[in-house]
Amino acid sequence: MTDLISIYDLINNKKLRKNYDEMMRQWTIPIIISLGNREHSGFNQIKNEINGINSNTLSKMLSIFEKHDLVKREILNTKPVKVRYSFTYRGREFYKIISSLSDFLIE
Amino acid sequence: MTDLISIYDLINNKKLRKNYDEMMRQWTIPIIISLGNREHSGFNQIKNEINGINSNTLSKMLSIFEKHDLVKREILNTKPVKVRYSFTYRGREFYKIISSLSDFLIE
DNA sequence: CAGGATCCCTGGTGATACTG
DNA sequence: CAGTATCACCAGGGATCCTG
Repeated sequence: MTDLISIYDLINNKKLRKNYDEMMRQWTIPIIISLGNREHSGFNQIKNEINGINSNTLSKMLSIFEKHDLVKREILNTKPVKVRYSFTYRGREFYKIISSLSDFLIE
Repeated sequence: MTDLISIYDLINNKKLRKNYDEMMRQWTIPIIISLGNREHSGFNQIKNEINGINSNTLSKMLSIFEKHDLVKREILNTKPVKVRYSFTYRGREFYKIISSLSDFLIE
């Protein structure tokens, strides 16, 4: 009984729904895999690795990932300014899930 | 080098993209969790368990899951006709991934 | 009960241009 | 290099009605 209730709550959980809608977008997999490809990534490094994504979308997605504590953003005082993105601990956990999802989807 | 190439190919893999777009929709998680809740599910059983989904969308998603060999559809010769949905082996594998994704997203 | 057929709408994404 | 600002489009999903 309590089990049924908790399943029902899981199915209709609003936070789950909201996080899913924000994080699981069209470009999520490419971006996360690209980030997992090296320790630190520059904005254009990611952009150039993903066919067809545009700056606007990549920028928005990186902000979302940062907001959800998946990605860390560091600004280096160089000329021109360099920005590098890397995973947080939580981001690495997410990367693992995305990896297994990718493996599954690619068959 | 060959490793870099395969990562690049993974990031831009068209089949992965296509399968993701078809399967990872707004209602995917609720439906998959609902299906994982019991051995066989009826259409309205799923529908009633998920707040806010409508027949149209549920029907389309179940067809997609069936097409991707995640869900098995059985028609029982009763009156009125009963239809029951259950996971294939592949569907169970998908369910595991969706479960860990849900656990992650719900924090 | 288990959907199919229509019509409609909104938000995610694309294209383009611009900045320090 | 690393973005932001607009504008516009289209497909996923919602509402409603209908059938065997």
